[in-house]
Amino acid sequence: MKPVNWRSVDLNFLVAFAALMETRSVTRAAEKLSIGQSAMSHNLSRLRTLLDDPLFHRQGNEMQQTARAFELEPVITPLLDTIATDVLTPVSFEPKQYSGPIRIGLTDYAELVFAPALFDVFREQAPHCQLSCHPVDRVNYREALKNDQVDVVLGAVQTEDPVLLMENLYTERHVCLFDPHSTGLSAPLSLDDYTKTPHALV
DNA sequence: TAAACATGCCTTACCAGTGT
DNA sequence: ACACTGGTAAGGCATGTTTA
Repeated sequence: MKPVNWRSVDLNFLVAFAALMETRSVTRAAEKLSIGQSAMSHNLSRLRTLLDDPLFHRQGNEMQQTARAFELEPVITPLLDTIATDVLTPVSFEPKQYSGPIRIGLTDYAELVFAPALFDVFREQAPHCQLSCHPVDRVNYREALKNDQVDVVLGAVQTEDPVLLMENLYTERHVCLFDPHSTGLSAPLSLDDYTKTPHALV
């Protein structure tokens, strides 16, 4: 097949061709596309060069299609329809139709809190998706996202990375449990006492 | 002769390349 | 990053050509 010089190909030529086929008039086709008669005539001239065929012959006040134009019409018309409907119309995401993978990175705590509910929600709203959960922690979650190992991360993590988008899901209240005898502390616990005392974050 | 198409020339917009 | 420049293409104006 001969290589195509796409620089010389313009989608508007096909639109002009369709308008000419419909109106069989340069002037009316120009009106239909809201351009001047000369502009449409130029378009027809470029089409003729591109397709190496006169495409239309003037016969009185009407432009008669050539055999080549009749050949091209059933190709070009559905092509324009396809472009209008399948290419230029924005597609909306339908979770129920989606059958691809969804990879969620979860910290230990997030897995404990969210995993069962996530499973139920995905099974109901995106029953065909391939849901997988991946263990991450506060250290490696950035790498997991940037290396495309997960699509989203759930957990008590913070990021200043402008590439990563973050949304706060909820605020949780933490409590401090301590043994007054072994620590020698008493309630209420001051911040100073808390920070001075060895402790574990669970 | 009027209507419609074709064409030369011009303006404008866009893009790529180049220099600062 | 920005400005400048040259090439290219689209579209309009004016006018020539064609046809009934």
